[in-house]
Amino acid sequence: MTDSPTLLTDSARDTAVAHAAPARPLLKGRQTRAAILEAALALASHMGLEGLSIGALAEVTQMSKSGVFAHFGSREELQISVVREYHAKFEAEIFEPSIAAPRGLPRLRAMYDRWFKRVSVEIDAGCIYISGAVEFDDRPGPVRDALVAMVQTWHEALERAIRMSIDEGHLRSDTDPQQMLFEVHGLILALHHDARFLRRPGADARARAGFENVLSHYIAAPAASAAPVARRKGSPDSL
Amino acid sequence: MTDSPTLLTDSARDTAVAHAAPARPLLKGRQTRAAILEAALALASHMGLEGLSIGALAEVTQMSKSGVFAHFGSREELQISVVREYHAKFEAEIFEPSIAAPRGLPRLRAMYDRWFKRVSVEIDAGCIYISGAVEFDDRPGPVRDALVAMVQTWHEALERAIRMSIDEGHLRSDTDPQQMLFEVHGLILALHHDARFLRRPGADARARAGFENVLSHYIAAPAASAAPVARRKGSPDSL
DNA sequence: TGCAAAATAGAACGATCGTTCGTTTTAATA
DNA sequence: TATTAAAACGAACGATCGTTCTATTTTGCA
Repeated sequence: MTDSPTLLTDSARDTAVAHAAPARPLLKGRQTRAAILEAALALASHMGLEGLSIGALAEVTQMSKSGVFAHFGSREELQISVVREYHAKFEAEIFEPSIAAPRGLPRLRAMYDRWFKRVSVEIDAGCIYISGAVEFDDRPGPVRDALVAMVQTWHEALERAIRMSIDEGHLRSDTDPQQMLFEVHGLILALHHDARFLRRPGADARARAGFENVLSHYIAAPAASAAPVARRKGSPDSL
Repeated sequence: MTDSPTLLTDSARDTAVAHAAPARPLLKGRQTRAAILEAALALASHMGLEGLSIGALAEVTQMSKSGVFAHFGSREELQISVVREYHAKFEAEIFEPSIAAPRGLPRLRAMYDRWFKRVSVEIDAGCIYISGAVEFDDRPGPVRDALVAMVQTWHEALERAIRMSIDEGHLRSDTDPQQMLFEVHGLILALHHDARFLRRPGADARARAGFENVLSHYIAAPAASAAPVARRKGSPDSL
């Protein structure tokens, strides 16, 4: 129950742990730990989770190697902490603001928009979910497990948003949520690939257009609005 | 001229170099070099290009570290050789057989099919193009340059196939080839992600269905030919 | 078969890695 | 302010990394 990838932010988890601890809360420790984690997050965005080295981290934070090390106990624990920190930021900056949008298609759009901007705008800081997936797809262990859990949490949130869009009548009733998610996720991955690796300009426009194209496949027949004429849609069974 | 990512296979390049050399051709060297490269390819498929270590490679090939090292001169050169070898195999097994298919949509389908199977069936051997893209998107140098060149070569081949499909009237004349390529590439990336990282069964079916969905967006309206009326269900497209 | 060159082995190098340990400094509380 | 635990340091460890150098073996050709 403690490690479930829920919506708890890392800082919230920390304070909770601190209050539950029998002895002292103390703050200096958590404080520098947070600073190290921030540096680790930036470093992992460039070098990958496997590229994280305690020595480099010590240099950046102006600390001794052992000083950095003591905060995590092992490199693996450091990597997991980075994943959790990334997850917390991801939820705070992408998921949580999006649920303010009205349920259904608007919320789904909001989620994709923020997700999309995250990958697109921050070209100089790769997505740890994406790089981690490639680094650990063949490497069993707790780091991989943490990564899978967090990615799946996000995917489930997206799938819920898709299902809501169906329920609201915004998407066709025969829409396969997992299939649509698969296609949308592919657009994000292609964006990451083209923008960061190939450095192709206009990749963000492609991702935007791609989303509209996917949408046009699953969108419920609009009453009389701006749908492209040529698409032969099924009978409007949903609305 | 020597390093252009053309359709030359590595073995072809080797013999060419050997014949052009002033002294002796010799074959034992190239032979073990090929064996090392094969092992390196397998190793890099699991550990990534950055995970390639000469020590591990020596252990697998039953050679001394220096013996392995001598064939490449540096780790970086080994990585580049692996990339080139992968490129050669990729072209031989995916690109070249596909150009036997009639130009236009059939050829495009053949290319996607082989590409798709490569990523899908060989779950236990990740695509070096995909893992390399993530590993080197932030790491300038000759390895990255080689990777970019090879990936771009493949993308250009796909783009040509799309353009031909337009010219043949199989795809709509207003199709944006780069946009369509972006979407199709995304499906492959999503397949790689879901099958290898999340280990989700049925990811290959999603990639197949996704391709049909993308296609239905860009496909030219069937004049009056064999295309049956029921377009919305997945009709067997083989004919 | 003999000879030269290529191919491989073996040992060692400096560097970096994660980690451990003992000590010292810092900070929170009584 | 004195006490005490937490926090940070510094040095060292064994391991592994890529690389260099010098022998030794193997190979291809005269």
